[in-house]
Amino acid sequence: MDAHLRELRYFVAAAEESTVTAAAARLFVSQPALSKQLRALERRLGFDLFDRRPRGLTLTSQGSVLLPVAREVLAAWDRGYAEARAAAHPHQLVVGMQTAVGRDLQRPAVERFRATLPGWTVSLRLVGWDDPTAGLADGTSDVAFVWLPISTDFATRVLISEPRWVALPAQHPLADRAEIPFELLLDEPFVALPAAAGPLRDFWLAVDARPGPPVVAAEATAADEVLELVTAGVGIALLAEGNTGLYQRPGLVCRPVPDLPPAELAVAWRRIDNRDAVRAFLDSVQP
Amino acid sequence: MDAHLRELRYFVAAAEESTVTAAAARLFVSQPALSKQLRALERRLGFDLFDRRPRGLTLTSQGSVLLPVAREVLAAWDRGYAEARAAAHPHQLVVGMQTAVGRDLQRPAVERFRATLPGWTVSLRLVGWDDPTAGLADGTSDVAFVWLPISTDFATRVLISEPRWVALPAQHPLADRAEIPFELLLDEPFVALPAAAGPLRDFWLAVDARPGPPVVAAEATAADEVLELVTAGVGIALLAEGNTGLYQRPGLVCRPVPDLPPAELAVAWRRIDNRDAVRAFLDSVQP
DNA sequence: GCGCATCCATAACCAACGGTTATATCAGCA
DNA sequence: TGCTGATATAACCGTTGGTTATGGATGCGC
Repeated sequence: MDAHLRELRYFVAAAEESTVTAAAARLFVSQPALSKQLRALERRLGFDLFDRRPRGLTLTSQGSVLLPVAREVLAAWDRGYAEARAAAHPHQLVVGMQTAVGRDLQRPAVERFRATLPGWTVSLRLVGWDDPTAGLADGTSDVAFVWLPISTDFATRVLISEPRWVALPAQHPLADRAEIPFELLLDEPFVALPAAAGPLRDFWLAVDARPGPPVVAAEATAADEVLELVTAGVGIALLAEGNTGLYQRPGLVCRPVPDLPPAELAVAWRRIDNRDAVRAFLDSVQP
Repeated sequence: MDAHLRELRYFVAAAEESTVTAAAARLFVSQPALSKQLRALERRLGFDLFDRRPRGLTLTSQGSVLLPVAREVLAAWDRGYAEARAAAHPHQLVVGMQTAVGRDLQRPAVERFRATLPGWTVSLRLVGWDDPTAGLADGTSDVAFVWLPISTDFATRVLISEPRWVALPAQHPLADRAEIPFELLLDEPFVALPAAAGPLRDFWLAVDARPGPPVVAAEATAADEVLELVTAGVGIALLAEGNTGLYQRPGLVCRPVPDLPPAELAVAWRRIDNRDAVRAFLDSVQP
C-alpha cells in the first residue's frame, strides 16, 4: 500500500489539530476535501486512523503507531529533497525575501558572507506573499528575510522593529491628518495578503487590534500590487515605516498609525539546518 | 514538493534497472507510463534524476543524492505500515499460503506454535498466484508457505522438494503413458500463472527446460481455475507431485515428468523481520 | 427537553492525473 | 542504409482530488 506524501501531511495535520475542520484550515483546503482524503487513506490502508467523536478526532491504536512513522517519512523526504536541490548548485546559498528588503541589510550581509566563505555564491530569491516563509518551507531558500509572525518550524532573529503606517489614496478624507489612530480605520476596506499567507495576513490587517472582522476589499500577492490597488481607491493597506519611502508614487500617501504594535523584520532559517554556510550567513547579518 | 511513494518506487526501480523499459517490466506497468511518471516527477522536483543515454539511464548528481533518500523513505514507510497493521491484531500471526499446502505441514506447525506462544493466535490467509510472496511483500502476512523461486528480499527454508507432474485432460493423446518426458510437451499450449507471478510463472512453464518460448493458452490465478481450464482442454499445466492427489477430478489425469528439476516448497519470511513470534513459528515448522 | 452550535460526512460536479495502446524519434551498428 | 533497442509523444479513458452546497449527529445552554 503506497500513499502520497501529501496524504501523510494531511494525516499529521489532522492528528495535531485533532479536528478535521481546523486541520483543513491549516492546510488551506476545504473541510470536505480533507475529510474525503482521510477516509480514502483509511480505506486503502485497511484500518481507521481516527475515531470520530463529536468534539473532534482521537487516534486509534493503528493511528498512533503510524503517526511517528509519517513524521519520520516526511522529515526524511523534506531533508533529502532539500539536499538534492542543493546538489544542483553546490556552494550556493539561496536567500529568500518577501519584499525588497532595502534598509541596507542585505548588501553588507552578502559582502561579509562572501568574505567569510569565498567559494560560495549567494542567490537572491524574491517570493510573493503567498509563501510567508519566503521559500524556507519548501526548501527553495536556505535563509530568508521575513516579516513576523512566522511558523515556529523556523528559527528567527529580529533585525528591525518598525512602526506600522497606513497607505491611502491621496484623495482619501483621512489623508490630511499627520497621523491616524487605528480606530478610524476599523471600517475601511483593506487590501489583504492572500489566505495562504496565514498569520501574516492577520498581522497586516491588524486583526488583534479590532473588535470585529476586517473588511477585505481585495487580495494582493506582491507589494506593487497592493499599492496599485490602494492608489486606485479599492482599499487601504498597512505597511512598515521603512517601506513608505521605497514605494512612493503619485496619488498615494502614507501616514503613521501610532497605536499599533510595531512590525518586526527578521532573518529566519530552518531550525534543523545547521550547515556552516547558513550559520556564516546569519553571523553576517547585522541589525 | 510532495511525491507519491509509488513515484519513489518507480524512481528506485529505474535507477536499479538503469533502463526505463526493464524497470517498467519489473513494475508491471507499460514503458510509456513509467517514462511519463519519471518525467513528471523530474518536472515537479525541478531537476532531472537521470541522464537519458542511448543505452539506458544514468543518475544525475541530484538523482544520486535522492536515491538513498527514496530508499530510506520507502523502507520507513513499509516497516511502519506493517507495524500499524499488526497493531490492529496484536498477538496474531498471519500465515500466507499460495495453495492449500496439505502435506500435513501447516497443522502441526500451528499446534507447536500455539504451544510455544499461548497468547497468540494464528490466522491463515490464502492468496492467488498474482502475489508470489503470498502477502509477505505488502505486509499482509508475517510468514508464508511459498513455492520457490521467490524474491531475495525474503529469507526461505526449503521444506519439501517434489518432482513435477503434468495435468492433462483425460482424452489427451499422451494421457495413456505412465510418465511423460518434457520434450513431448514442448509444443503443447499451457495454462500459465499471471505475469504478476514473476519468476514463478516461468518456473511452472519450465522455461529453463525449453529451447524456445512456451505457448500460453490461458492464465489463471488459483489452482481450481487452472484445473478447470485443463479439464476443459484449453491447455495443460505442471503441478507438484503432492498436489496431484489434492486436485483429483473426473476428466483429469496427472503424470510424472521425470526429467524436470523438482519443485521446492518453502517457508518464507521478511529478512528484516526478527520478531519472536516469527522466529517461533519458523521453529515450529518441520519438514 | 429543545433549539443551537459545532463538526464530520455525503452529493454533485469538474479539472488533473495515471494508466493504456499505437506511433514517432533517435543513436548505434552490421 | 536499414535494423535494433531504447525513450518520448499522442490520443484516449477511468479514477482521483479538489470545489461548493447540504445533510446529520452530538453536546451544551437556556
